[in-house]
Amino acid sequence: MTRHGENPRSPRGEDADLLLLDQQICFSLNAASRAFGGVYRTALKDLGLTYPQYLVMLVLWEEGALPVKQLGERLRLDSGTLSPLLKRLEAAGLVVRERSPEDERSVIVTPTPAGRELREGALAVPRRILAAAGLPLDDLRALRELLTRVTANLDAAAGA
Amino acid sequence: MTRHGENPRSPRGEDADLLLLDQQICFSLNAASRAFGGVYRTALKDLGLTYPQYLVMLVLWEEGALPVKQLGERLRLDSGTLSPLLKRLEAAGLVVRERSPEDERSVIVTPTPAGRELREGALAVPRRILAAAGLPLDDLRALRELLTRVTANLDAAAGA
DNA sequence: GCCGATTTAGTTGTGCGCAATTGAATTGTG
DNA sequence: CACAATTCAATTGCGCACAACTAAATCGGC
Repeated sequence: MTRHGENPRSPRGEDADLLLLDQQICFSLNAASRAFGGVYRTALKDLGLTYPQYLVMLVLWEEGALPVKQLGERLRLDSGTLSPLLKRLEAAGLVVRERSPEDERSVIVTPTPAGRELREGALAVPRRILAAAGLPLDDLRALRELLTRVTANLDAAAGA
Repeated sequence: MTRHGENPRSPRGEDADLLLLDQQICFSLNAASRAFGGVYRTALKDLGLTYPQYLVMLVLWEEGALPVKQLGERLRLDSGTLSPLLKRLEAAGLVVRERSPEDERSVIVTPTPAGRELREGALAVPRRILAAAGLPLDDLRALRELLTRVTANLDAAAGA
């Protein structure tokens, strides 16, 4: 990025800043998110889970069993993403998917015993991630708060 | 999320917190990143660009022309992602890709006149995004600083 | 009770993002 | 100079994430 420091200011002033890569907050967000992704991939390798699959298991460990719809709400994923993902988790013997007797459109996802046992091994994961992130707790809290706010704002703007 | 507030604390204490979805900083990051993605998709629709393509154009508007390798470094994307992406941008007539005469392994990416003209229409995009994000400048700065730090830490941990 | 409107999960199609691999070009070493 | 090591972009394969669409089930209004 040394090259970038030498970049002369464009005479257009404010407009030039607006379109500089490093001014795009979303780029920083994206870069951080993907950097986390890399560290998670290493940490989750032994569990045989991808990061999105790990998130699914987190929710199921927490809730026990959930309809796909609610799983999607918790994870902010639609059925286009979840359906094949759950299919692979089921193929791996970690969850079962069953039609709800109360509403046959609904499918309940339940961890198998094997899927529940995986939780023990998963305890090391957040510790590794926190260590890699290297931020004090206060900063993590501030980060999470800012992220939550901006996500809520973006959701509101998208719904408008 | 009202259901979540009723979730009794597990007797395991700290361990239970570690694996709660809402405690995963990366989930907040991911959710925010994807929420941005949605707003960008709307904002970029008229330009006919996806968000990653828009980032590529940002860099090229800034630099004029770059080898794929440097483009990848700026955007933190590997050639597996960039190669097809640039191929589509070239097919859309927005960039050209040429082998460097100095090193034939290297490919220089240059915006076409049409690609350069697109910059004018792109000026509205960051404004729309900033409005949708709804954070004061101070908070945006704090957010970017935190993200930069955590990304650097994660990179260091990944390289270890 | 009937039927239109809505909901739910699943499918199709597209564009990513990453790991592994490949072929050609360049670099580095003896 | 010869050749091993490294570099660069492109390709292959896989798992996501989203938009659009589908079929079946359920809801709501008359």
